[in-house]
Amino acid sequence: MPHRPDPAPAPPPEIGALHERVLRFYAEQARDLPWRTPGVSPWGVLVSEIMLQQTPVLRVLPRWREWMERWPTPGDLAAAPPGDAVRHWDRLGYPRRALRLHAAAVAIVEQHGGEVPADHAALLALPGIGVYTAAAVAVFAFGQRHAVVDTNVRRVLARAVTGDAEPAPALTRAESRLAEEVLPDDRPTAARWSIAVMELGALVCTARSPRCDACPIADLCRWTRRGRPASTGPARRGQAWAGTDRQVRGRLLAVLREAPGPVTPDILQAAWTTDPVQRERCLDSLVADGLVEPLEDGTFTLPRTR
DNA sequence: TATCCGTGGTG
DNA sequence: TCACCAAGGAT
Repeated sequence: MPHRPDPAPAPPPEIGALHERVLRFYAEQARDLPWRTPGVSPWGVLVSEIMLQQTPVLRVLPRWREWMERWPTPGDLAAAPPGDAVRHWDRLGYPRRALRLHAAAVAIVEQHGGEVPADHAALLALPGIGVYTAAAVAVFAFGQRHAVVDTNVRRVLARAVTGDAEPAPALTRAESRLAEEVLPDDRPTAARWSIAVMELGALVCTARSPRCDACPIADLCRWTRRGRPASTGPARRGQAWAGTDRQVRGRLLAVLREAPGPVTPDILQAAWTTDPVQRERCLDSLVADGLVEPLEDGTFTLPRTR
């Protein structure tokens, strides 16, 4: 067991100072992202949030632009077959998001008159929208006051306020409580703070090699004042990939995305020959998920109805 | 709560 | 090079 020096004791930072620094950082250094442009519709914000789930900004940018041009309102997307959403999702990954976004558009049309609801609970009830995304849309599109707790915010708060190198493996009650506690009282300030903390986590307080030398709150950061001790938590489990069902599903769906129409079984079989049993299981699961529709003539297509 | 669900860039 | 990671959600 190698000896490590105990972390230096340090109190949590003063919250007012944290607000001031982080808000100034955002005012001066925020990225110019299209879904942050004044006048962007709540629908545009919602679409960006779904696309950004587990997906880097640089990969989302072109897809978001094309999506908003093709389907500028929830009604436009709802009128299209779900398979079109899956096809134009392209290679953003986790294609069930495309299906859920389509389902959300349908629900917005049927239950909210075609307008994205501003209410957090109403947003949360939509397909594909969880606690994070509901808060993000309520705050970024409607300027409401909610704690927006994504992986960036969790990391910044873990370091700056709690003093740990990393947040817990999964969101804890304590983290949610902390995010509420540090949220400014004033509504517009709270909204700016929420996006500002995320931006700090995305640009400076990053997971792998944080740029502490360029951090606007380095002198306030509890983790830094403790000497930046290494993470004490358990090592994270890596995401297995080679040979997994995820890889096979991705390969099968890529074939269907790129085909102009229905695809015969032999084409799908050629897409994964390593393990036919696994291939069939994955095709079945894609059908069960609604990502693939089997036709009566034995061919397969992206979903046309539902 | 742990696991599954894509894709591709990168330190 | 390759494990890690990127504005999570559903079950």
